[in-house]
Parts: sequence; C-alpha cells; structure tokens
Amino acid sequence: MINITFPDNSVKQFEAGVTPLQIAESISSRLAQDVLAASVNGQEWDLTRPITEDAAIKLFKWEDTEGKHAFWHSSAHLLAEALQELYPGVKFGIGPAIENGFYYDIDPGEHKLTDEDFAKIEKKMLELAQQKQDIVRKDISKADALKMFGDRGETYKCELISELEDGHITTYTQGSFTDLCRGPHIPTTAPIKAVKITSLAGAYWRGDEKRNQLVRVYGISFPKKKMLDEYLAMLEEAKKRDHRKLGKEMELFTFSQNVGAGLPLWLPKGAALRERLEQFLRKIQKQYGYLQVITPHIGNKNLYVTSGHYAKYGKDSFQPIHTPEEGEEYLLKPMNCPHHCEIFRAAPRSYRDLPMRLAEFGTVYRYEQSGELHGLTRVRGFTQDDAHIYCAPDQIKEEFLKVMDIIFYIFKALKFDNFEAQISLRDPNNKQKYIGSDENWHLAEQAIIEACAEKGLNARTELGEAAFYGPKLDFMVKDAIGRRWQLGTIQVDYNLPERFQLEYTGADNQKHRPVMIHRAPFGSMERFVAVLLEHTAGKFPLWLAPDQAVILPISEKFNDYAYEVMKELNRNDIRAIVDDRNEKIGKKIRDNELKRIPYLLIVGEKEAENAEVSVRKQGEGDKGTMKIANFVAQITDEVNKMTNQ
RNA sequence: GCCUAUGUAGCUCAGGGGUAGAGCACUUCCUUGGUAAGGAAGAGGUCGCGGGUUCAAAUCCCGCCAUCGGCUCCA
Repeated sequence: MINITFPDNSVKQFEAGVTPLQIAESISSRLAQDVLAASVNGQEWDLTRPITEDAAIKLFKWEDTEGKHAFWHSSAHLLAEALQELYPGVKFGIGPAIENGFYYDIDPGEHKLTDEDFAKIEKKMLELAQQKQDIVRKDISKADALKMFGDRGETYKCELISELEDGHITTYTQGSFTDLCRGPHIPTTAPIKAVKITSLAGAYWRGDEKRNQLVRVYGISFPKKKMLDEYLAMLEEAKKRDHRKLGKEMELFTFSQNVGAGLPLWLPKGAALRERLEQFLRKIQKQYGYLQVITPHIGNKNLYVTSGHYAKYGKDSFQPIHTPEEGEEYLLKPMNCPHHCEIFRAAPRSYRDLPMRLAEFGTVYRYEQSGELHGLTRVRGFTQDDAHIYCAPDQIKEEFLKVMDIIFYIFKALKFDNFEAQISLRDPNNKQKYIGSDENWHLAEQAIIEACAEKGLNARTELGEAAFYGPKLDFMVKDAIGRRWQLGTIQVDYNLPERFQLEYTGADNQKHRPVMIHRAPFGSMERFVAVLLEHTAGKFPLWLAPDQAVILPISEKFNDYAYEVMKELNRNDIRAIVDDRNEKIGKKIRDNELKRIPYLLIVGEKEAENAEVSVRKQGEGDKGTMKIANFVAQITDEVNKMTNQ
C-alpha cells in the first residue's frame, strides 16, 4: 500500500501501482469523467500512469490550465495523426499546446496546404477522435527512437532525439500515430468533441531564421461543441475592439503609403486625446520632481558611436543623413538617452543635484522590420513618455519606488487592473555578457526585487532577460485577442554613464559616477493609446473622450438653443458638439450612441423654455431633465474625481 | 527580413477578359418629429502602383508597395 496525499493535505491509502484515474474514480465517477491530467509530487503525470510510491497528487480538470494544456497537447497529436492520414509524406516538427489551443509545425513536402484544407482536417480529426483511441505512453531507448523515427524519414524528430538523454525518452501512440513526446496526455481521444483549425503560418525550425521554414498549423479544440461556438463568438467580439478598426472609426489616427509604413498620422481628435494623456502625466511628474526638457529629432552620428548604439543597431536603423558639407552625418534619434546625457554633462553636477530627473515626450525613429509593423503597437516613428533619472547607486531603490507609484497611479486612473509585471535579471551563469561591476548589479537587482516586494507587486522573475546594460522591470498588458504588449518599463543602466563619462562631485569632494534609470510609464504614446482603445472598446473615460457630450435638438427649430447650450458647455471646458442634421430624434440617438459619446443631451421646446437639457448617458439611457448649470457641475465633478484619485 | 492571405466608392463588402455594383455615410428636397434606423432624388471609383500577354485587362502573368495572421527581431 502507498499513501496518497491530496491538495487539502488529507491522506488516503491505495495499492502501489494505482493510477490517478483510479484515484479519481475512488472519489466520484463524475470526477473520473472530468479529470484530464494530474501531477505527482509536482511532476506532470498521465492519468493512466501508475504511481508506485507515496506521493502528493493533484488532479486537473478543464478549468485548470494544466487540464486544458493536456487536452490541447493531445489535440495537437490528433492533428498530426489526421495530417499523416490525409497527406502521406508530411514530416513533423513540434506540436505543443499554447495559451489558446495548440499548433503543429510540419514540413508538408509535396502537398501545398491552404486554408481550403481546414474543413477536411477538422473532419478527419473528429472522425479519429470518435474512434476513442487510447493514448499510450512508452519508454524507449535512444537507439530505438532514432531507428524508429529515422525509418519514417522524420529528420526533425531525429534531430530532437539526438539531443535527448538516453533513458529519459518517451513516445505516445494513438491509433496509427506515434510521436516523440514528454507528455502528459489525456487517456483517450474520446473527449475531443469540437475542433477548429484556425490559421496557417510560416515558422522557422527551432525559431532560427537561418534554418528551414515549416508550416505552422494552428488549431483549438473543446470537450463540447457549445464551447467552441462561444470561443468563436468571443473572437468576433474581440475583433470589434481592434484599435486599428476603432482608430479609423473614431478618426483618431491613420496611415498613408505616401508618408511611409509604420509612420502614424494623428488626426485632430487623436492628437487632442494624446495631448490630454500627456498633460495628465506631466502633472503627476511635476509633483515627483521631474524637469521637462526638449531635444532635437536628430543627433550627430558620433553621439551614437559614443553610446554604443551605432555599433549594435546602426546597420538596421534608418541610415545617416548627410549634410551638404562633406563628412557630416546625423541620425534620426532612435532613443532620447544620449541627448539627456549631454544635458547632464552640460554643467558640473553635485550630489546635491541628485536625483536629477529629466523628462521629455521624445519622438524617436526605429527601422522596425517590415513584417513587424502592427497598427499603433509597433511603428517606426513614435513618442516615448521618456525620462532619465541620474542618481547615486544607493538611491536606486527609492527612485524605483517612486516610478512605480507613478505607474500604479496611471494604471489605476485608467482601470488597467490585469497587467503583468516582469523583473528581468542577468543570467548568473553568463556574467561576461553584461557591463558593470558585480557589486553594482547585485545592488540594482536587489533594489528592484525589494521595491517590488514593498509594493506588494506580484512580478514574474526572468533570469537572463536583463538588457546588457542593466536589470529592468516591465509592465505588460494584453490586447483584445490576447497578444501581450509591453507598456511601462523601468531600467537601470550602468553603461551610458560610463560611456558618456558622467560625473558628479560627492560630499567627499571626490568625483563619482551616477547610475541612470530609464523609465516610461506609458511606454509610448502610440502603444498606450492602442491598448487603451482595446481595453475600453473605444468607450473612453469621460475625461479622455474626444467629445464628452453631443446636443441633439428635437427639430431644426431648436438648433439655435442647442448651439447656445454648446457654447455654455464649451465655456466650462466641456467638449460638446451639436448634431443639427435634419433627422428624427431616434436616429440621432442611435447614431451618437454608436459614436460612443458619453452624454447625449436632448433639447426641444420644454428644455429651451427652462434653460434645461434632457440627459441620456451612453449605454444607460434616459437620466431625466436638469438645468444646464447642474449638468455642468455634475460633469466637472465627474472629471475631477477621475483625474485626482 | 521570411512564410501564407488580401488590396474594388469615405466605410463594410459583392462581382469578374468586352459601358463598375450593393448597403451605410455624404449632398439636395419633402417631412419638423420627444429617447436606438421617416421618405425621395443625386453625387461619388484610372478596381493599390508599374510592366507584360491580348483586338480588348479591374479581371490572366510578372515585379513593386501596403495591409492581415504568424515566424524572426524589438535600443
């Protein structure tokens, strides 16, 4: 007998060799039906794999990430089996589960796969699933594995096997398909009831752009048909929130082939929105002791040779601008830091000047690869809400805490509550990759970790993800369809102060080298607006909305009164417009609701007589009639509450 | 940069070797209305750009540009 410990710390006895599935059955038949995967002593474990010694067990259902993961991983195998049957001769790369579904990388050989094959593949997968094949795990020696996959011409699999350690190699088989795989998998293909192949894409073998490009087949599957329908409906909804679509609809920004790819043109409403965001940030930064500076859009090439950026990125940047005078070269600035370093150097600095916080909404230009451009989230010209803090090494932590305060303030004001945070540290086994002394790195890394702990920030820590010049803390949010974008960032930098020979005089009357912190709470105005659009589905908070109120006269007879109301609101800093079209009130309400204007003010005979407006709140309907002055007071109050919390 | 796909009116899209289509938006007229679509008429396009094939190209072929979904990259 062995002791099995459950997550609630209760212990039960079972025969040695019991499987997680049998354990689930002993609890309830319902659980046995729902359970998809398990972990034994923290190790992922198939439901049908025997447990031979005392162990702590966890059972995972669809609701658990681990359960979905096993389900989708098995679905990937099912996809491979279907592809093998439909298109003999395909070679297989890897086929993992991902956040939403799964994929399989294949070399399709002769067959050219197109999206017209999707229906056929889905049908075949369901057909195979309905055969309720068992998915069977087997240990295999390295030699046998190489022979087996070699005989089948699976060159990619053989490459993988050759790098594995003998004695730790397993295969999983269902029906006529056997795959090299670590597992775990669901016990049979039976629960896979709904399948959708979602897209095809090219993907380099092993993520290396110098190697073969395979075809990546993406799909998703569910235990119930209804869940697939719901998922597809959700995707449709998400597409409606796409910032590229909303930006066009709401006349915020556009692109022009004549100007160039990745170079956004901000339209009047978008520019005004951006300005409001900048004002919002300027105000809080002023409270935190930032000094606003302005620097040019270009800089002498030597500036970037000094900073080291030219050596690293010069070839992949917009190329230097040549002057009429021979031998002079200027670069469009790809970042603001070197300019700010020159400002620091412009005068002798004392420890009393530190921390010096130089801020600029600085527009930079980076030649992103053409295939990388994406709406406002990845562009070639953008404006960073940048600042560089020059401080003494022992001030890093306090400065970090202050920057975090600003970031949290912004996220709170805009209701970004599901962001993720990542601490990027250096790879401890590869220290020579990084610049700066051990002592300084340790100090900075500890400062970040402690600052996060003090703020109660639940941040993921990644070793080896630090920049070569220092550790950093990044804030990420997801877009409408789940893609992650980095917004705010705080980075420690030992490199630039060194390269620019920055110095300050300490209390000891000796020269010291400051540490530099780069930080951008929004990341860039472009990306921030994009993410804000997707988060709010275009329904901006009142203080940011391009038009805060629209006045709808019941008939043309009341247009004059409508314009009077508009002027009164404008006088009180409320952005209001009049819809004076010759349309019925129902039509005007519909159109302006769809334009996402927060307040609709209906005015007719009754209102005109009493200096009133009938208030309708977007999405909420009729709120009754009130005096113009009351409406002004209410809106002003609402805006103030949002920006002063 | 690489692998797919796409590019037709301001927007969403249909069509397709022989005079360019719809809905919405827009303009004008009728209507002057009370909380999510009143009616009529009109205007609007070198069918992304450049070459080729053809009597004839928006349609077929080639190249380029842009965009979508990925991969790679992201100071």
